[in-house]
Amino acid sequence: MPPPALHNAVLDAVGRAITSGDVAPGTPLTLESIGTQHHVSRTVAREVMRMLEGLGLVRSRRRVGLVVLPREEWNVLDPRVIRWRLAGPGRDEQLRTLTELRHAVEPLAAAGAARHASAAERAELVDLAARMRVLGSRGDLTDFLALDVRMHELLLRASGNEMFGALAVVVAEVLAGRTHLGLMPASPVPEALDQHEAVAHAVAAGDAPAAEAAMAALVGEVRRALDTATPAEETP
Amino acid sequence: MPPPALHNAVLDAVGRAITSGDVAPGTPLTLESIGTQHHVSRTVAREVMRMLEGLGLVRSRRRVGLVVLPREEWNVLDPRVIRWRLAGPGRDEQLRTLTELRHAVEPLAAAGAARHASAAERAELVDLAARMRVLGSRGDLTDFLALDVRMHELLLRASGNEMFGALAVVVAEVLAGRTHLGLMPASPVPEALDQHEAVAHAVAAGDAPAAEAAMAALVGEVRRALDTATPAEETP
DNA sequence: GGCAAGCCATTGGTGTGACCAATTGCGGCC
DNA sequence: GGCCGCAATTGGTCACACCAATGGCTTGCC
Repeated sequence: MPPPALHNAVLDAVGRAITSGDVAPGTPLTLESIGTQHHVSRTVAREVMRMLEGLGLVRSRRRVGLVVLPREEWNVLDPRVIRWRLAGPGRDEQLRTLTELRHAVEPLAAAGAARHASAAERAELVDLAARMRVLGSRGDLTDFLALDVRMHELLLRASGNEMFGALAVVVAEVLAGRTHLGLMPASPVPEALDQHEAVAHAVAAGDAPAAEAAMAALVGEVRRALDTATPAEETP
Repeated sequence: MPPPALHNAVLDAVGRAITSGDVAPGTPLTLESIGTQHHVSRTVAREVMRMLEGLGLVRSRRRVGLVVLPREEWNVLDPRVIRWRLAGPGRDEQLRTLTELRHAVEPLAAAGAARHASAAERAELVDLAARMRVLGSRGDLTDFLALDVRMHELLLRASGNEMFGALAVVVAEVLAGRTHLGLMPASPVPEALDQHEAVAHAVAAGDAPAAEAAMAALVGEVRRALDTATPAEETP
């Protein structure tokens, strides 16, 4: 692995500070302040600024500095932003909105996969579901997570729509976050295992409607689990 | 308006070259080659590189240069990437996949808006739909586009889910691309106007299922129009 | 006393040159 | 022939210098 680059460390620090709310929107930063606070040169501060700008976290304005943008401007679908926010306050809200996005996308993606997946992809899906069942009976969360991520990524990428494929990193981040933050049961509930198998077999059989329904049920289960875990704060 | 920054011009040029396929994945660029080809200093080339890296178009490796990544790694949901690709080859495929994404997301977003939108947002939606009908009877495409974009953006942002809101820029880019590329009828079809009004009124009335259905019909209409315009190239 | 025009400090934008460090590929040595 | 090590290449970082907007402050006029 490449040694952790300097600008990445600074980017992480500043990105976390902004997404966590420690630095309020409207606050003006300057290249010099970033440089001195993190003991880096203007060059590095400048590159960090460009990356933050690309993430929609700041906007650079002459004579003013780097203005922190309101949350509506953030690229909340970028994996880095998701990771930062999952580690900060508002974690529950984050998981709720991302799960709702999954609810919108993954059923259609499963239907697409049932139509477009290659033979190898169909076989791997069935294999993954079977291995998840085996691992699920034990309590190995990290290995189970890897299979879970792989399965959803495979479904999204095999959907025949690269826009869905681009959301694979989002789903992976959500699954990883849910596990690492201790929001997963010690042992997967049997329903989840059943539903994963149902999706895999429907896709393998090329049954798009069944795949869509099975995936909808799966994500719906996750939504319900989140709703009960986190008392809903409705804004009527 | 701020004067077009130098690095943005270079970013645009290189980004277009990569997304259009003129520079194949795996091709190694160097900071120096970028600098000399576009007559900019290493500083600017470096910032361009960081932005391209943020878009997932390249990965920088020492002693190798900037390796162009395969399409699966691209941030295909980033507005800049979308704009570049809509202007290059594969425009039809791009519109198809983005429309399918809209098909997944916008109905759920409309349902969310029916539940969470503020009074002002509901009023603006109804007003927008009415003005679209007025403008639609004439042939003013650019003004109509502005209303169309505003309405979909409003729906996505009022959905109560910021992930949907983040896709507003995507939808705006699609609508703008469809219009600017001459893929819109000279005068909007009456069905589209009806459906926009149906969505607006359902949201205003707080009828989430009706809003979801109306939006599904609207996007479905778009998909059908695209399918007939572009003979489907199925991969059975 | 209020308001408008113009000056000027601040800050990002760009260029230059230097040196460091990782990585790869070649060539020599065993 | 294979392995080890050296060296060239290239991104990573730094320091310095100058340009160009731009927002605030000051000045001067009405």
